[in-house]
Amino acid sequence: MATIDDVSKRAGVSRSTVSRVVADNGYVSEEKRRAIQKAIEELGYRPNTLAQALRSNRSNMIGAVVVDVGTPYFANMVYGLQRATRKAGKALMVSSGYADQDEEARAIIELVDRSCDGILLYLERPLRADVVEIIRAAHIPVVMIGRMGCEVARGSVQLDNFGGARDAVGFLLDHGHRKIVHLSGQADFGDTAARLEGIAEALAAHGMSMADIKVVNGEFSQEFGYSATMALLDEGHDFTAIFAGDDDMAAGVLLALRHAGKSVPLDVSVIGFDDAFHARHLWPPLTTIRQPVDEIGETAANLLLKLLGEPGSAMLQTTIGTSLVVRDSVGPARP
Amino acid sequence: MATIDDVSKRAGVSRSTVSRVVADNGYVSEEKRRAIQKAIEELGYRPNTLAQALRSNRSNMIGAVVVDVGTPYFANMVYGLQRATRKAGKALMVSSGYADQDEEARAIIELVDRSCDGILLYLERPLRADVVEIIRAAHIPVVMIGRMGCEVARGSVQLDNFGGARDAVGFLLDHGHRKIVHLSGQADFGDTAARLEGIAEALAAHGMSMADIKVVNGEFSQEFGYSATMALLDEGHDFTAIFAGDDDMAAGVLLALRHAGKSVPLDVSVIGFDDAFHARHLWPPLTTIRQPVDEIGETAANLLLKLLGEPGSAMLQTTIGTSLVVRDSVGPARP
DNA sequence: GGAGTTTATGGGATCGATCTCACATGGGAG
DNA sequence: CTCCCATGTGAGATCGATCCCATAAACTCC
Repeated sequence: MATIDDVSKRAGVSRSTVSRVVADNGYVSEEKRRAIQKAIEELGYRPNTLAQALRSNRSNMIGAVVVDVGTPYFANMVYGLQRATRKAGKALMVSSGYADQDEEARAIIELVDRSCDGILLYLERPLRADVVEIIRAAHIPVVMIGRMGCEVARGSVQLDNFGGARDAVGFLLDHGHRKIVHLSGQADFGDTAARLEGIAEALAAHGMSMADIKVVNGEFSQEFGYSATMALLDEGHDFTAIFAGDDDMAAGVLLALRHAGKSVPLDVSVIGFDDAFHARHLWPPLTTIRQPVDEIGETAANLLLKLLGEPGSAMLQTTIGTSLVVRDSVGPARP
Repeated sequence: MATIDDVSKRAGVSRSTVSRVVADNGYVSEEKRRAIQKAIEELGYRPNTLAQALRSNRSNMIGAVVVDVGTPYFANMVYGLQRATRKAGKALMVSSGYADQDEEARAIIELVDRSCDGILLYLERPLRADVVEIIRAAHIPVVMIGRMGCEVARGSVQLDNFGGARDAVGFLLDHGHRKIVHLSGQADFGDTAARLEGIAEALAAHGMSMADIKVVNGEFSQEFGYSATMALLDEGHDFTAIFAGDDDMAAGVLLALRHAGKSVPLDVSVIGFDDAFHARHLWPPLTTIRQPVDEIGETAANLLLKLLGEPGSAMLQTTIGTSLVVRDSVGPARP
């Protein structure tokens, strides 16, 4: 690998002058500039990123830790992150904690130690105190994605859970449904509260209240969707529509209804949340609330990049809107 | 951030001695070792990875470029990569070319410039010559995933497409199917040839030949699966089973059959390939050939790590086996 | 008791860049 | 004619580690 010294010798100038040409700053005569560029070309010189980063204290690298990169949801988010960071000419380094706090801490510290210029985090739990301290000591700006806050965060991007839930229930109400069940995620999950408010708003707009909807708390999984639906049917609960907290649940709901001999959407309408990868493959194709996951990632990355540009700026916060994706799982309420 | 000099001063020793303790090599007296460890603890010292890498020419970082990280398939592969690299105490840096040759080249060169110790590649096309040259000049070992070869590759991991296709068709034959259609991927795609051989083997085992199966060439997409199936039905082609080249195609096949009023598996059996994320969510749940994608990634990463350990070793090659996942889309052939 | 080896430690060059500072030149203003 | 500022260039310190080499003490072996 050619170094900056090789270039300087070949062009008959000093290291400093080559550096000026490469970084495009300071004064350089047109004549030497051309000679240097010629030498760079001929040697195929590319600056050593490590040395640059060590000396200048800027690595041009953004770090990200998400719960689990192996998942379509986060893969999609990473896609958004990469789109933004690449456009800005920065590299991206992603890793995951896989729901293990030690792994997660290790992954984040790794990013700090590799001198990332900034860090993006999508976590399920608050950050461990020692990790917070390490990030703070390194003066690395952090942007949080999702509802989970963090003391060192300088920015945050989150989904409009309120609006999404309001639209979902609103859509069911507009189709004449009055006996609605909502399968909700973990009660302590940050998003859940916002969604309940959204549901309340939709109901209020139709002169109803939370008393008019049945909420079942569980977890975001197909299994829960299935078992909860079966339980409702078994106890003879009367409902015409189900709003599932996410599309995994919705998949379980659809399966349970099929096994129970119920037709969707003739007997029961189902609406999901996320527009996950498999939503279109379910039968019937699932009507759902779309979360623009890649856009969330892109927005978060851009926010971080902005933070890097203007160090002293205030806390930045952005909310990303959802949209309704109409497929075939919602129909008019049966009389 | 505390540096090695801070530690050495606090412990009253030289930089060299601290380095020896941290790297755990060379001679250090027990007394000083303890003093140094105490100082490290108190200062919260963690070595600067950049400086280490610059000086020692080993970054402890593995790079990977796959076609598209945003996709569930590759996300799953990255999961496998991360499992292996993390276990080995190395960091992983992943990026994608998104089917753009320039992007892809940029991504790979970026990894080279960041001094990755080794590189993993899953590409759709042969590597551009200038990129090959850059990798060669940097003496970085490369492991290729998938069938696509590459001159600088020191190792390769690929799927047993032959066995997978043989098992798929064998399974259909075992269920009495004799009128089988195979929807194949791009003819120039490396895997396709191996699969055709596998199909031939399965047929031969039942005293049949390639003349007894209809092969339709197209592309790996739901749209093609749909249109190809529709075309077959329209032209009145007589078949009892379809072997789709991947699960996306299979999704299209199922949809077309449903729209045509055919029942699966009563009228037509369908088998896919990949066991993609959505295979279980299709209706009926898809019987398919499982590709252990994460295992492929893990194996490739381990192979690269092995290569890093023994620099002079020969070309390493591994084939990963498939397995049959039986769900509900294949049944006995109708008479 | 001297030669050779093992153990222990520090000094200083080095990796490949950036960046400050010193210095030189030339032209325009006063 | 001097002063100042814009332009142009290079020397050398520096980032934070690794690692080779010099040195010295302690120990082993004839």
